[in-house]
Amino acid sequence: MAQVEIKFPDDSTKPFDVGTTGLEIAKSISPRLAKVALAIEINGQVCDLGHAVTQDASVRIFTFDDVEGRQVFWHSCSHIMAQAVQELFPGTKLAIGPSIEEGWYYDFDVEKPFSPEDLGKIEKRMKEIIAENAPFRCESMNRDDAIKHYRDKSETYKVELIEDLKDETVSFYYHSRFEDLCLGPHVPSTGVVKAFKLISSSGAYWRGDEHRPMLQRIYGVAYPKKNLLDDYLKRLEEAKKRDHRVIGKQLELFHFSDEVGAGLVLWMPRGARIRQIIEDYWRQQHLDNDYDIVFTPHIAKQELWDQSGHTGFYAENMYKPIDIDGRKFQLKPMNCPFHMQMYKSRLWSYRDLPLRWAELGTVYRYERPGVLHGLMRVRGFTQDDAHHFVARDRIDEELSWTLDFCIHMLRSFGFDSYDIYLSTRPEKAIGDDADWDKAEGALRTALKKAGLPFEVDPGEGVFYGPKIDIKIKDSIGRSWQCSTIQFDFSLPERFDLHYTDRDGERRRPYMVHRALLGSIERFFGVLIEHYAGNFPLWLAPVQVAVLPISDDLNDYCGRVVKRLKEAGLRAEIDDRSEKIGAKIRAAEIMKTPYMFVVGAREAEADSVSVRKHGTGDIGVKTIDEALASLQAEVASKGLE
RNA sequence: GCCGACGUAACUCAGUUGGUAGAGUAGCUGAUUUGUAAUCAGCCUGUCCUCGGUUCGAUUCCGGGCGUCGGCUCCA
Repeated sequence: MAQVEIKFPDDSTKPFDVGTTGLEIAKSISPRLAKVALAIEINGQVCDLGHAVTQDASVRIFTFDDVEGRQVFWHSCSHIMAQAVQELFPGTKLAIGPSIEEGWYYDFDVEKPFSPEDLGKIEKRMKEIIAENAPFRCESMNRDDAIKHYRDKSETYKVELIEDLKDETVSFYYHSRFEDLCLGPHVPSTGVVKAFKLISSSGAYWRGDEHRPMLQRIYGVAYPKKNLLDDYLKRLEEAKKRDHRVIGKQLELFHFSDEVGAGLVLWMPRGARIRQIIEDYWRQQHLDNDYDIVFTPHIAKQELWDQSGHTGFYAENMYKPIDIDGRKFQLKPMNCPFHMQMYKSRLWSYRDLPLRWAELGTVYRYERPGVLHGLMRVRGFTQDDAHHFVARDRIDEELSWTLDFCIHMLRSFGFDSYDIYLSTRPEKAIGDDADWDKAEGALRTALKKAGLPFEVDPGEGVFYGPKIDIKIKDSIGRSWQCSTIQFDFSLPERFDLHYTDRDGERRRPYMVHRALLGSIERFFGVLIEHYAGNFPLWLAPVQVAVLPISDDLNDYCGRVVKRLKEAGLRAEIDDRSEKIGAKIRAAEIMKTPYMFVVGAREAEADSVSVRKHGTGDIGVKTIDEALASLQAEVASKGLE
């Protein structure tokens, strides 16, 4: 029999008979691998395990440990779920059912939205389908036949999907009594799914377009072993415990009130203290790095926003103007127009540039009710905004510098893992191609120079310029959009900005718009979730709880608090007539980093018994020792 | 905005198949003076989100609004 040569990822090769399937190849490596194999990559293409190899090829076997394997696994689950739904709710039309980062979803067009009980029924039917251990099988169909096939079944979404496909033939996957238009690949059979759970259902627009029908989406997760599902559910629980809305309440950091209005943050004293520390640090860093800090008003004449173009392209996020003496004034959704006006207040020379103006500017934006979310998405927030006015020949180094400064700031707060995106020219854009090319090139160069890996988001730039978005990753791997560095061709043009260059010519400056933390509100929310409320010492609202064991030690403890405060530390005494255990508990619950327990022994020796949050008793220290070590910890910001 | 769920004391939640409500925590008062995550006792707390409708009577049923949650969409 003819043979083919199969090459494995370790570069070893082995001959096989022509027509050998992926599963057989896996078996030849080890029976164990064959048991957990989900798919095979043949010359770069992920295929079913049943796929036969007909020519020399390099292959990789995918299991649940590989992203590709998981995708295949979850995608197969979406088919199983779709079968269950169609059997339980006859007449349901299928839309799409892809795998996602953790699990899958499938969108259905059903008469009535799914209830939680429905999900239970669907799970039950899915278990039956899994128990069948029905094999997945693939068949091709001529494109026109497939369209006719789905027309006859009134599967209008599938018809639309096929109509958008260019290929002459399309593939269908079959298992049990179910068929679905699908590129595949799939797991060998339904039985490989050992544990799954349907997480939630919700509305979702067909193809994400709010002008098209609303479908019902069901999300699910699944694993090849039950303990993996349990782990996932545990992780969900953990994430829930980190929820900044929950912690914000427990630690009395911030508050929302119906009476005040949705999406409007009330910063409670403890949260405000943290904010102040963040802002103080931010200010100092800016002053130390050639920024000037400015302040601008909260409202301005509508004409200013006409000139900036916001009333045109940003109208849907702006509140209605208010009437003042017959003139319309607009609550600000952005700070930029003010900085433009400030730039125009005098003439600038190339010697003055780059000019860097930073402002903690509070802006108000209309957000649709359904999108508000704790501190992460609000209607009034403070941007750590800045605008750089840059001479045309200095743009490369300015962007590079900005990026470095940005990363430096993020690192200071304990974030050293990022997802970075470079967004390029969208279809509708102002400015000429040469400018765009130059700007995109400059951003790209800055990223490369900084050695930061990034992805290009083609066409995702703002109409006024390309941008770099930086998402920070928190301690449990979720990413959050914070920093943005944006090129702006529009505003210097609209406000007719210029500077006098060294040759005496008036030139238009380039403008960079940047936010590092993004919104102080959101950044605070991210910090809370990142640290699960256990703030590093420099940020903790109360750094030390001084706990007298009995009332007669209150005076001594009062003096300890005073000394700590004089040394710049935030300390509080708990002088309630409670037992020490209760005081410790109260401080632990508030996640206070240090507790100084004080009894008669400590008071006599000018010392305290130091207890660390989450760790416990770490021994007796003199006040001076304890103070010095805390000050060192504050200075280090808890970073290595 | 759209789909769905939800809204009871400061917090977490129970309850009323329609007859205006309750537990723990917190708070207050008193007793206790305590050695590393809850001392004991007593007391207080509510337009049961809001506005309408049905009803003899609505916190409960129905509808509008507001808000929250999970998504869609959007974004700092």
